[in-house]
Amino acid sequence: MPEEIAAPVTNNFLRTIIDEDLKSGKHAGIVTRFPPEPNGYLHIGHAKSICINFGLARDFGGRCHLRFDDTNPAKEEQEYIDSIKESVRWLGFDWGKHLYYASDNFDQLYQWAVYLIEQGKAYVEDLNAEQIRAYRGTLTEPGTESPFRSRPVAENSDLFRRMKDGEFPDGTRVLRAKIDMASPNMNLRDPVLYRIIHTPHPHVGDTWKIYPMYDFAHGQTDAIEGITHSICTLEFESHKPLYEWFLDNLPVPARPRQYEFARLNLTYTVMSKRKLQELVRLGIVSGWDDPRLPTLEGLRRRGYPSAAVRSFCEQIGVGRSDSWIDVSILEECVRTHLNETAPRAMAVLRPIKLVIDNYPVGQTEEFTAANHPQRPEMGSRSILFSREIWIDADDFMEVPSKGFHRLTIGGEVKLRSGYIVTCLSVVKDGDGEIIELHGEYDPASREGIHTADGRKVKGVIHWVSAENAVNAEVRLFDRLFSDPNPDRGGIDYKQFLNPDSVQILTDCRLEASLADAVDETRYQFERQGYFCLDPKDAGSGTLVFNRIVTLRDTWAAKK
RNA sequence: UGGGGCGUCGCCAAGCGGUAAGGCACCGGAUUUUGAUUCCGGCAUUCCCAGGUUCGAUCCCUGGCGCCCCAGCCA
Repeated sequence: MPEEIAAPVTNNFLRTIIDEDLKSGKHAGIVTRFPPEPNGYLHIGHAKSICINFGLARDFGGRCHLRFDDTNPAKEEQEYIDSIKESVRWLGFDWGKHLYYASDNFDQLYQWAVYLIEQGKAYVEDLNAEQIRAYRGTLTEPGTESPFRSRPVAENSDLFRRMKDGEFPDGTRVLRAKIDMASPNMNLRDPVLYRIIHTPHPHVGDTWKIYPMYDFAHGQTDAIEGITHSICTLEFESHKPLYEWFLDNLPVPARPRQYEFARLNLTYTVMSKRKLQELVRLGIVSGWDDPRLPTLEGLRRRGYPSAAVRSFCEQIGVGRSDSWIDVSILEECVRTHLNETAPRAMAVLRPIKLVIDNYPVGQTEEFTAANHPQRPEMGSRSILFSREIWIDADDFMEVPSKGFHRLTIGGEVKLRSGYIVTCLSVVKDGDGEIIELHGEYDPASREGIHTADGRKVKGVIHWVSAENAVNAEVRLFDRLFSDPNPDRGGIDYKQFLNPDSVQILTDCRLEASLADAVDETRYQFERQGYFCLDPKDAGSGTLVFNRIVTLRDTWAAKK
């Protein structure tokens, strides 16, 4: 693999903070973490977080942990744990021996909850969820203290122990921190610390009947792991005072700091777990790895190189203002990477036969075609020329539109790596559908794009010999939605589904060398785009290609 | 309407009191057997608005305006 394209490293507020912390000696080294809850599959938004956390650790000589924030067994599954690990690896990051689970700290967390009770800073709540909500007040009105808030310490201790022992059913009691029911910050109005859940946990099984809430687990876990910079998204900002309250009131071994950045929003797609889930459940997409989805498994199956996803994450930067990134930036990163690395090949997606009448029946020739026009070290391959060849329907127009410089009747065109040919006639069936084209070639035109009389041929088209072409299915993917922001409120996002987000072409003719296409290799089908074998459906003699992304097409854009 | 945060080119984003980096997009032009690539050139007298402080402000102060987040026993 070629070396990673060095992305211009622009400064950002996190780098500035870390620089200062290191310079001032506040930290000798940095420790970050990527802390997904294993309740679903990762998507490109997570990739941003992964690149930030692992990238910062890499750039500043620190380390980054992979931590499963598994505090809610009702939503988590082993399948997600496995998928997440695989996706992080695919993205090219390595947590080494630093794989952790919040649930590994359940004993410690429980001890700390007991400690808070003993300090008179936590109490067992008997009010139900609905009552708790009512007592919490509103954004503009202070809450009301629960009648159980002044429960004696001994009673709290006893009740909490019995909650842990599984004596009470789900939802009957919770443990709450005693902070301030009148706080303008809702998170400080006696937040719930523990709830009762009698559901087996994917990592710790059925040892626990009570589970800590995110707020009671995250900061403490950061402290236990020695995280120096706990980086999360903006919506956790109002949790920071709580995060710090626990660090202040518990005998934690370290003092991590939380920093927030703006999460990634991408146009023409949806990112919320709920919507992604619905697309899968409704069968609108084929699964979590559908190549049109922004999931990491989807992008991977689509053929996006992980290096391109990484450079995308570098390029969009990290800030604190809400932003919408246009998907075209992601696509451009993919093109940039693939242009340099992908071997070229010729593939006719919508074949029409062109018969070269002045080329002898039965004769063939082998031409040499470079695998990459700018990189001779990538070698070359031989392609077969014969009397009958396939060309793309898009490259022929009986009545050419203005500016069209491909094949027309009476017009000439250069066959890439081959001869100049002229089309002389069209054969149609009764319905007026084109059956085949007839034409002639210029034997002296193997090299260059000039005719014998010195004219320069404007068009160059791809083609494949009918003699040895291989058949394949090619899937052309496009954006899943036709609106830049299908996720906007008020309207059902499914209204914006792009009806042509996938086109399956089953009768494609590819150059013979593609019969040996390799799984991990991305090819450029010249003049069309980048393609790779579908990792799921290709194999055992069946060729199925996915279009990763088209080539830039200023001609099509102009039309 | 309580609290917190954000507002620099079409989209991101540097800048942190000394006179607007970069990327993507876009527009020209050159090279090209991919209408691709590459290459050159252009692209914010101006930083949400209005006042103020200062020799000097995108950066400081005041007041507006706009957008986002918080009322899960989700994370």
